[in-house]
Amino acid sequence: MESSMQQRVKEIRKFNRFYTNIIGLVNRNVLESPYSLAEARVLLEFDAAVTCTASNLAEILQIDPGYLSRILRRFKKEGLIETTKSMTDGRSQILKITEKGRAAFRELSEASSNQLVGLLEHLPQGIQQALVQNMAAIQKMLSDQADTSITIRRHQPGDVGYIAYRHGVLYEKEYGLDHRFEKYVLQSLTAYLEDPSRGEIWVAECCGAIVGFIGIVGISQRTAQLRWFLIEPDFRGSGLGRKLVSTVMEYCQQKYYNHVFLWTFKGLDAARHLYQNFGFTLTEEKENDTWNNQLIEQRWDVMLGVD
Amino acid sequence: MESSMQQRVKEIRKFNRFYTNIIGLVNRNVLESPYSLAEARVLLEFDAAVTCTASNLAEILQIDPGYLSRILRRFKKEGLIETTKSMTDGRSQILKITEKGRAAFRELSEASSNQLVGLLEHLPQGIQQALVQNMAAIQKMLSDQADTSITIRRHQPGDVGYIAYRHGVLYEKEYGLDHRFEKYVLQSLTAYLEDPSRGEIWVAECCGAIVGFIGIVGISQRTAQLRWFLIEPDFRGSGLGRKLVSTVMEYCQQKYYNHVFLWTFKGLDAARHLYQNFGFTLTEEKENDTWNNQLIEQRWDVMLGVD
DNA sequence: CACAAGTAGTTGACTAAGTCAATTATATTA
DNA sequence: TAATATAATTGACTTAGTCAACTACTTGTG
Repeated sequence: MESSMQQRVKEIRKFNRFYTNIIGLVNRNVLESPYSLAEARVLLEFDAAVTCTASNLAEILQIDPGYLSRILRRFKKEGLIETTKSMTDGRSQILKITEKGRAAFRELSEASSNQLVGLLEHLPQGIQQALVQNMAAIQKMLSDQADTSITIRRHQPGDVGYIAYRHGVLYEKEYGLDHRFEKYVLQSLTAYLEDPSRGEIWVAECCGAIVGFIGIVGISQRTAQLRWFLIEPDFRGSGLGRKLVSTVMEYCQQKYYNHVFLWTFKGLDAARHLYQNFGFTLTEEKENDTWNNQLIEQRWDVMLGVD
Repeated sequence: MESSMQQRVKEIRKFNRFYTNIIGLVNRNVLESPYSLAEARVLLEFDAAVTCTASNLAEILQIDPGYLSRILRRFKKEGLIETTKSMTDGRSQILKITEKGRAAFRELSEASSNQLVGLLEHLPQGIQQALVQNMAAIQKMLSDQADTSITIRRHQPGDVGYIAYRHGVLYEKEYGLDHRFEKYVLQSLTAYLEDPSRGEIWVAECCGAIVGFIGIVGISQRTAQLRWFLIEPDFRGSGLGRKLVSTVMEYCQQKYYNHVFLWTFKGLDAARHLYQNFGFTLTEEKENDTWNNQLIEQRWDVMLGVD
């Protein structure tokens, strides 16, 4: 457990070293400009904030106020910015970029954009897009207010295929099941889509990615089968399983199903505990002769309602 | 077209500003150590390369040789490194980190690791994993030797689900088709898996991601249907379509199919040109009354072989 | 093999970048 | 209204980084 954290830290540090170079490359043009890196950062910051005070800048850019003061003095002398006394606070002064300043900004900005274009242009469009998406994802994850909560929603177009996809990949990886198992999952999902009103599928998402799902299908008036229950490996053991099964059980009560069953494999201890917690009991075991002879299938049943 | 590049550049610059702060945060501990940032970089570099020369370091770290020389002199004076004349080149000297140097390295390294652990620990495992994966992906894409070639392979477990997934998502987005279309795709894929020997599916990958696919299914001894042809939007117009259709056509010739047909929608001009290029002709048009009344389905046929 | 050209590393002399404490002028608050 | 805090500036400094010149070697070419 701890070593996976160590591993990740190592990867991130590798990325940091790498990305420091990329940033250095993009900042290269600043060296050729008449501005220092700190000056360039100040100038570029005026883009976002049209007007601001010196202390604002010092805080945003994490720059020494004295140092900043000198930078601003130079900018003012060169006519890049204008200052006016603040009306609300006699100590501070409002900084405003001039047209000349804006031109200097634009020049710097274009130079660094060109550097980036050079970096991107030899890549296919799709890769460029993926690159930007990866960056946005990282930014989202590392933001202070990163929303790492897991949300559960009903299924939408594409989800059913996604469920088949993850079943195919993970059951192949974890149990060595091949396309025959994939076919079985696909068949069950197809059958579900023939009459979606007979059940429901829920999808758990975290940070925009699907991290788990579960489904229920009515078999008879009072009996329903729990299906397609899967949690991505990295999200196991976080209570998501309980949340998904709860969702299904609530649905069953609403729909007056008093009998729920499911098929699973022997040996999945975490899942067994979960099922037992919800009152399921083992009712049948059989060797699986289609997908993999080593696996033993188990059926679990629970009666609901009248307490 | 050009504006999408501009948009991406803007996003990347946003990420750069953001990540500059992250790197600054992680480097914070260096400020509290007795080493400057440049010194710390040098010290940390000794991890990767056990022995190296000054010019190696200067090149890797992009540091002025004179500056580096002084840093190394200080390290030597403090007993962090040892130098020995190179036997193969009398001008250069081999630098080697001492036990004391290793300890200093470890201290710095741990401090910066701890910073990263602090950044990660409040995130769920799965998000941490995703973060690292995103970073690795970015690194791969921006590396000089980035392999942006597109490879085509036969399908493997999970692909069939993935095909259904992307059909569901993209046809919903692009044509507003709902779960009824999804069901139709799923049915066709299920039917294929019932007897995979009747056809084949190919998947195009770029940088580890699936960017397109195509399939063929034998309908009778001499007739085959081309199916599940889809290219991710960002990879359209790059010649991938031609490559995929070629793959299918070659397969058909090998299998002695002399008649291939496909169903598509009216209005996809790029696809129409592609089909025409491979000799397909429009043979049937019909309104689609199941998924979306606006769409007109088209059947295209081609006879192969005997030129 | 000699000699020009090149490379590894060092040094002196410098400039630029950044820090820190003290100071002035204004605000806030008890 | 006096004590405390904050915005901005300034002086006096340290550290970081650059550049050209130099020594001591190596390599390639006629």
